[in-house]
Amino acid sequence: MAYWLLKSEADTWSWDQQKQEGRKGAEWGGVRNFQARNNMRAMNKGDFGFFYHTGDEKRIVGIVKVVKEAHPESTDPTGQWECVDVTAVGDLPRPVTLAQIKATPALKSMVLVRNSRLSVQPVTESEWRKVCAMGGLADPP
DNA sequence: GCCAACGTTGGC
DNA sequence: GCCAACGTTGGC
Repeated sequence: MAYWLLKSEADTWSWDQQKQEGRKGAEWGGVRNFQARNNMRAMNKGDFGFFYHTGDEKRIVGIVKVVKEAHPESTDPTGQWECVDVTAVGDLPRPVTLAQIKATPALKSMVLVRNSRLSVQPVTESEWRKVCAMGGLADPP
């Protein structure tokens, strides 16, 4: 079991849109970066991830689960890029902001802090538990 | 709106 | 294969 963090601009693909896709989920498309693609290739079905809104919000708002492993992106005419399918698991009761994360010593080495530009990131198990606790999730996946 | 950090491109 | 120039991302 591995943990991840997926970033999106709310204008482009929001948490509400993700939730509307229901159990079947949707492609996590539009990734045009090799490191991010490699991270998606490393994902296994059943892995969990944080859903992070960039831009004005800059906070983790929900939990997603990988329902389909890396495959060519259906909307990419070149066929060069891949995506995974993810489904919304649930809201974080209390969204965790980037400012909170930066202010938390235990989260200092999160990729989100160290390399804010990477759009698909690995999250360690201890980071996962810490953020879930801060977000008010009593029983994290 | 600015700019730092990072990735990609293309000339050599 | 190096590196300067350029484009993009995302926080401030």
